[in-house]
Amino acid sequence: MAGASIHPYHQQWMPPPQAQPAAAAAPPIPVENPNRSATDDVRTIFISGFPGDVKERELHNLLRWLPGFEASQINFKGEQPMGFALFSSPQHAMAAKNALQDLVFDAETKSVLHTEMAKKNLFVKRGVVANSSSLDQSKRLRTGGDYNYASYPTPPFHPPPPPVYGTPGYMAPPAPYDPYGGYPVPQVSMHTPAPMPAPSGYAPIQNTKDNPPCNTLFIGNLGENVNEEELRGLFSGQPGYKQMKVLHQERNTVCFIEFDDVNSATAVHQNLQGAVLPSLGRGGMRIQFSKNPFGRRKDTVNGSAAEHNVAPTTYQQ
DNA sequence: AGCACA
Repeated sequence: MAGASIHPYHQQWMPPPQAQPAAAAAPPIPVENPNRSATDDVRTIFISGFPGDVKERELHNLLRWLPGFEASQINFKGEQPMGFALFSSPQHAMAAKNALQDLVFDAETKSVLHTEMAKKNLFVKRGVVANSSSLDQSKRLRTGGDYNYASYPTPPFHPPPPPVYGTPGYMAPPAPYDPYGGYPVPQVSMHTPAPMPAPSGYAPIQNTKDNPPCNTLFIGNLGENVNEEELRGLFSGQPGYKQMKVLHQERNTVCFIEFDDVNSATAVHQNLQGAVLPSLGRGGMRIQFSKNPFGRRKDTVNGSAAEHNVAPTTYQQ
């Protein structure tokens, strides 16, 4: 226990704090959003549900992986800590909001995060954290910066999947957020070649059941007349993409996508969950891990149940 | 919710 889950993967950010290529002159261009509202330019999310002893750093380390993350802050004034996180665009913020929603922040204290779009943007001061006039302890905490401005310059990393599965005792609910996989947000970055068609948006998905992670994804809720090219265009651009198979069923279309490894699959599972394509009809696609990965057959080995007990009987580190 | 192909 007590093993604070520190992932050994440290983000390699760009040190130069002043090198902002075109950031100042390039306001984020929102992707075509049918339901634009007055709150369109809020790119800050409000996060509650922290345990009382949450640390600024914890929140920052959680958020720093998210695309477009710029800064975060915790306000310890009220009953319980209130977190705020600023992103580089409303889309990024929205995606982060969805990703963090209902995240189990601390299983022991049963802390579950709740996120909303903030009422107004988090104000980030450049330079020194607090000026001498109002050195308020509760406001002093602020992190983040402009090192993570756009999306990742390169696919950052592909660490092994989280060891959540198979943890006895505590059945982790299918948290919609996987800290190991960023999600690409619609093309709002300044200088991305945009090789792959971005989804036109994201819709919330109730993904109740899923299968254990594997290198193959099952895509559902595609409607009956999806444009296969659109699908292929979207997925073939994903890192680790190998092949895809579309299945036209009675009233529905489903699709299988194989990736190089489970990590790439997991990333896409997170990245494109709920992605909306123009031809989808309605709603977003539902992404699950396939029951049967490509290339692996159902285990009808030779008629026998094939209980190859190769599995280690003792678990020790 | 709908899971094929080798």
